[in-house]
Amino acid sequence: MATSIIQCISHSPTKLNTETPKHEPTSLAPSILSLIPKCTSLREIKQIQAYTIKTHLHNPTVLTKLINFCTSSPTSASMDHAHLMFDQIPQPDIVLFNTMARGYARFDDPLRAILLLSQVLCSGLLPDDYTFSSLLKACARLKALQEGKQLHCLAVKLGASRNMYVCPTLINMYTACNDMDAARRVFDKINEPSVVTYNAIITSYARNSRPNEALALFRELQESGLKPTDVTMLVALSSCALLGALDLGRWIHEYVKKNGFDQYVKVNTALIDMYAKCGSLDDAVSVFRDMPRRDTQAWSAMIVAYATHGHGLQAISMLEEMKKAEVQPDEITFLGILYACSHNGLVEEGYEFFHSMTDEYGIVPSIKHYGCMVDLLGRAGRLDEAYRFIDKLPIKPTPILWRTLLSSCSSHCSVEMGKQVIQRIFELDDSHGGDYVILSNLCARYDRWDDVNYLKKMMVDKGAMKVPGCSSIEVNNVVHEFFSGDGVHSTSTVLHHALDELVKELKLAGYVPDTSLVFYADIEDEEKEIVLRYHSEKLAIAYGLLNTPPGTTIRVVKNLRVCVDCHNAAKFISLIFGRQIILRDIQRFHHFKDGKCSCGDYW
DNA sequence: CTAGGGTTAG
Repeated sequence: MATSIIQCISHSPTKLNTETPKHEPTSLAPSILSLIPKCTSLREIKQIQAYTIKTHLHNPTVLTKLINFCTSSPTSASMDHAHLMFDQIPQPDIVLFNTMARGYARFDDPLRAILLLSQVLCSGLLPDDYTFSSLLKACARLKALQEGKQLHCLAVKLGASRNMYVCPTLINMYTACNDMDAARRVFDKINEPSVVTYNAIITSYARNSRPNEALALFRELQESGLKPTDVTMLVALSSCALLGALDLGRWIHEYVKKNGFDQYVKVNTALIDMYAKCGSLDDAVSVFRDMPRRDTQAWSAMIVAYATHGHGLQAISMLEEMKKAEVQPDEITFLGILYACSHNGLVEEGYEFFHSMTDEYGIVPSIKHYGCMVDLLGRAGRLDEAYRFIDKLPIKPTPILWRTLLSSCSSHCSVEMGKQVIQRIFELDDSHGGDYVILSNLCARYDRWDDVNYLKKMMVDKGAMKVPGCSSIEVNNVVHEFFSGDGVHSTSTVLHHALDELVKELKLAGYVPDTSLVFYADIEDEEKEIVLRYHSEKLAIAYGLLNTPPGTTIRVVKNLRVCVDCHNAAKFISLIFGRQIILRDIQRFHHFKDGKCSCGDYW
């Protein structure tokens, strides 16, 4: 195709230039216009443009078509060129403005897209639905809430705010700017939302980690009689993944198959992720195996799935398979690989992959890749090396990066390094309650009560908040949530009693509660044990034991890292009750079976 | 010239 266009131009009789009278310049335009959509590169566009200049066919119609090409899948070069051409047009109409705005919004410079609005208004033109959807998209990319609101007001004035194309972009803009309530208000004002509008609001809830509300709207969408689309499936599945709702996820999988959505690569990728995050690696693998075609994202999802379930070597062999299948790994693929290395103690391999990522694939490491490297070194106990690694980074470290190292100091019992690291964290952010708790628990282990009390006081002074531990379990399609020390759940008395009995049995089998972890220094050991006993993950597991048939796998999701004592207790429970327990915490999966955990206690 | 989108360290 590329050559045919170039040939077409170069074989055109250039004499035409002189022979064709200047007063009839548009006669050749139609054939030129039909050539433009066939172009495959900016170079061809420039050739056509050069040709039209030579032949005096260089008019606004041709320019508009050329600009349209440049902005449809824009790069910075093509946008520069589009801009140049745009400036040559004396009185651009609204369509042309919209075309430019689309290009800026999609790629080059969302700020310029927004600036176009004043140009539109100065030209005496009225923005239409196209204008609003492009500009709102730009605001979403820039997280420019103020500008977004102004556009919203203007759209209301011009009666465009309920337009079927404007409405989803409005919701999307507010979501991107973290104004969930405004997004909801837009949705509520619509009399008959389209599927796309539903998809936008469902996505909004899923992105804000409110999967229950997302799924409620998914049900509302189905009841409204609208037909869900592939995008609906994607967001519904990602909500299930957030919740760890395996039964609902399976139901959606059936729906996907029945309605032919399983032909979409992205839907299958969402299924892989859902199954992996709901603790069923086997189902994730089987979806992956059945896929007729797999793109980078599908491979990455599978690699991340293996890695988070503790199968680091499988994850790495997937990368080899991926290369054989000639699918390019991207930054997320390598994130999964580095994650796999760090969770499996593969330090040298981790370094190798990190280097091949930059050298062979030209991927610029992001803060997340550096995070994996810090974790890789820290988990392996190479704390000094990790510290120096952070200090030498070409980018400014985030508190999270130091926090990663702090966790390693805790698991490798280095109080000194821990104190040094927390100083670095406090320079950036001293409002994160978890940091105080980690270091304080570490100090308590070594009976350094002065440090413990100092940290406690400082935490109160700074008003730093601890995130309460929360674990959930799905039983008969209902997700039950438990908070640490929970006394308000409807079955709490029965449950607490059962938990007391459970702990007695565990103790007989050799379980010893590890009270050194309890943050409060000034309470008695007996009291500490009770605090420990009602940790959310123990409550959820006990609930599962009580309310599911013997032998069933217990699947629990926790919002923080699992605590050492609960991890230990879960091992005993899996042994004594012959139950598999699959516990998802904030960073990985723990499969407990026959008294052992899949993480190999490497965390 | 139009909308909504899966995989992402701790």
